[in-house]
Amino acid sequence: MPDKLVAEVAEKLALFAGINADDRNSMLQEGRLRYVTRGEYLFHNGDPVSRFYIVCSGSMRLTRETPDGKELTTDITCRGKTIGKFDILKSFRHHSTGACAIDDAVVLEFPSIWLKNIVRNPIIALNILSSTSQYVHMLEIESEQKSTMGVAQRIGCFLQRLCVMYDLDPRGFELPYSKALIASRLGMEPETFSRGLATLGQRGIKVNNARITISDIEALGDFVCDHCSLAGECVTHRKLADGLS
Amino acid sequence: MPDKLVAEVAEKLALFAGINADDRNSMLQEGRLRYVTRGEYLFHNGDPVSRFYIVCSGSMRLTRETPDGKELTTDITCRGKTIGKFDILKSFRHHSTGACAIDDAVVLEFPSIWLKNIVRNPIIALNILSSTSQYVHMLEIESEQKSTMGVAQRIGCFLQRLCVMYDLDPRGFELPYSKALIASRLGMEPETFSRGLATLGQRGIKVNNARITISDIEALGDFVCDHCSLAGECVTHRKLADGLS
DNA sequence: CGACACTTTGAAGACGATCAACGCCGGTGG
DNA sequence: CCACCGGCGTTGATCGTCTTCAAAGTGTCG
Repeated sequence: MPDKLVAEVAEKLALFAGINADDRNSMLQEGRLRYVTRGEYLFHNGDPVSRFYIVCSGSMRLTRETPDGKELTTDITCRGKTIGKFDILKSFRHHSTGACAIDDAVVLEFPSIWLKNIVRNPIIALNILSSTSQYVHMLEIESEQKSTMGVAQRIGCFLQRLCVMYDLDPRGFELPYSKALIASRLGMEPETFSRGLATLGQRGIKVNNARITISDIEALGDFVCDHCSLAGECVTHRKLADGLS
Repeated sequence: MPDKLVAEVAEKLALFAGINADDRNSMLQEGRLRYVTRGEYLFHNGDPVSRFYIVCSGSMRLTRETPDGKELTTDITCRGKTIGKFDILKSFRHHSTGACAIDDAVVLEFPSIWLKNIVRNPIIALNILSSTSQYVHMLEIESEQKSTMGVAQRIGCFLQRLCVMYDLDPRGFELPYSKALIASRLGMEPETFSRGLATLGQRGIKVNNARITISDIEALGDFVCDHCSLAGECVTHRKLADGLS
């Protein structure tokens, strides 16, 4: 059962794109399965860096603690994503974030040296560079949105991305995480998130508790998302439109 | 003269760390020097991606246009930094930012295929991965600060980083860019920046027009910067303290 | 049923954006 | 040499938005 899960995940892993199954499997040999229960930490912000992780099932929350004790969510990683590569490749000794299980999760665990080794394979290096470049782009866009957009717009953008990323049906889907978690991920208070959601009805996104309906692709005009600044090349909107037709 | 400049820059380039001079020079062969004057664009947001650039002197502003026509500053790159790697490695066809000269600048220009080629060299790939990982960390921290800190604190953090990054004397230095540009870089209005600067006196940072004096390292306690979340490993603060002693 | 986590709602307050006006320079042209 | 202009920076007043604090509503699970 675990082996099958690992094989399934590995096959679709962006990290291993273009690597043949044999090489992939021999690399995966060194991995150790690890089960984390809801709320358990893989490591905390500030712990020594020693492992690299691939998420096989469930979702993890990457967290950072502010000096005054609040815990922020810097990212949410789900099946097929990795945890720890930046901390390892940066060669810092301590984790810049913590990793906490949102629900019961299964991760594949490697010593950090493993990543440093396989990265010498040019295909792997390019895979990481490519996915990292996209991540950088997303970070830049989200950071920009924090300065230029209101809460409602940011929520709308996030819902669209969510919909495409998780392959949900825009005409009706359930939020995959608690609202409090999403609010934290978006850098806003739960109250603000709640109020923001309530106003989305006027803009083509209907909300009913945790059920979201994105019906009117036209009304989304002012929800500029991660790729929209690239003339006519907005992957998110294109896929959304596909989903609606 | 230009050759000397290029050699000087190349020697210290993070991209080429660990590459011997011969290999470095043969890679640099393909580069073409390009002079840009203050205000001139290397490319605009949305242009096709075709080149990779290394900044040899002067500074460039990376910009993005919002749907309603405002121009934001996503980053400022100075001597020894590169422009365009994310757009190239992401394999998007269009630039996600524009690049505009802040002052008269000299850049070394390569076709984008050049980057894709040298990245097959594991040392180069690791260099890029390492610097990118650090950039990701900085983006995450700055994004987090936008949600959790007030204007004055963000400005204080930025000034400290500036001081370390440009190797300025904390006991007295001039802002290297116009205040309007810095405000844009920080995602705030010039008025807000001006008012924020004015309040820094109470916190150990004195301001006199464009002259900054960071005198009291103790008073900086609440200026948590890019590495501070890592227990006792704050590079910025350590270097600052060195500069003051 | 009751405890608890999560969500929503209301009212107050803080903060940054915006608009308007002014001071300060460096450059241009008469 | 002086008058004018435009870019930049500051300051003041106002407004909208998000956070904060408080309280009540909703759901789930023992």
